[in-house]
Amino acid sequence: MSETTQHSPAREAIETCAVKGIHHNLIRAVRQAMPDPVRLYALADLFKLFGDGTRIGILWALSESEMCVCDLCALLRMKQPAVSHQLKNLKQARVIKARREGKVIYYALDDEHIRNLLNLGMEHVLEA
Amino acid sequence: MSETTQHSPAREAIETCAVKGIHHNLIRAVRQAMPDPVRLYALADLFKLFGDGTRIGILWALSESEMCVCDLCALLRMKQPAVSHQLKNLKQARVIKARREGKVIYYALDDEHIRNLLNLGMEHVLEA
DNA sequence: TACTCATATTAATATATGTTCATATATTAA
DNA sequence: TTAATATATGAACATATATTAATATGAGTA
Repeated sequence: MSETTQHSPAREAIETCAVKGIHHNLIRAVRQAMPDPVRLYALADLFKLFGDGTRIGILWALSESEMCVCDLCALLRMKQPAVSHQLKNLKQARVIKARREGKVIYYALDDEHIRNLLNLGMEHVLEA
Repeated sequence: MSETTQHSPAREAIETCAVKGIHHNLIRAVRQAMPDPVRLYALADLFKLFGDGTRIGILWALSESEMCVCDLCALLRMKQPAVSHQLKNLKQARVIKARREGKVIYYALDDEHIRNLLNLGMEHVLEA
């Protein structure tokens, strides 16, 4: 759904920055290769969810095993509403999924991507 | 590698949460499998850097090619101090690295982990 | 030396985010 | 239906984070 980019790229003045870009061809090429802003922001939002101590704890725990809310509370020594809030955030973004069994709701990672992201990130942390 | 489970699990009181954990053995096992808090927080901090529209733009741009600050400004249509500020954050965390050539400083992703994280995250975003 | 340009830093304000408390909903059992 | 339990939600507060403008630094060059 992107707008047409008919106007000559070479023409486009770059005035938005005090310092003007040096490598105009490079800038043009990279701009074309970039995902559209909507997707980039969606990606940032995904990572934002991983970027919090509470949620990363929840996610890592769930990467070991599915768990119910009160187990997570006990494991992470957190108040139940705090856990539920973050579970809601994670679920909205399809990072985790829920399964009800009577009164108890079990949460689990939504798919293997999530586990891979966690592991890949930890690799970087550990080798630093 | 689990500790002896001699003492009755039912005995251990979990009082940190209003709601008491149900699956005590699970909680104990997962707690042992969790990375220590310092590493978990380091991991959250890493992801936090990815979780911002400005920085993800910078990172994705750098995943296409190394670039100097003023190119990034032009590409992302941002003010130079804003770009420099985020570059500093990213560099401190060893997510990107800098290389000077005369007056110009070129930035690039620090290693392949970073590119992999970006791609893996985008996969998840795209399939949603 | 002094001058210029690319980049860095500081301090201020604005905005976003997480946590808590109180309360609401949903399910099961009696 | 009522009581009990597991989980969810809403609003208020505190804190963290991003953004901006003004200014500083520091490498190259005349």
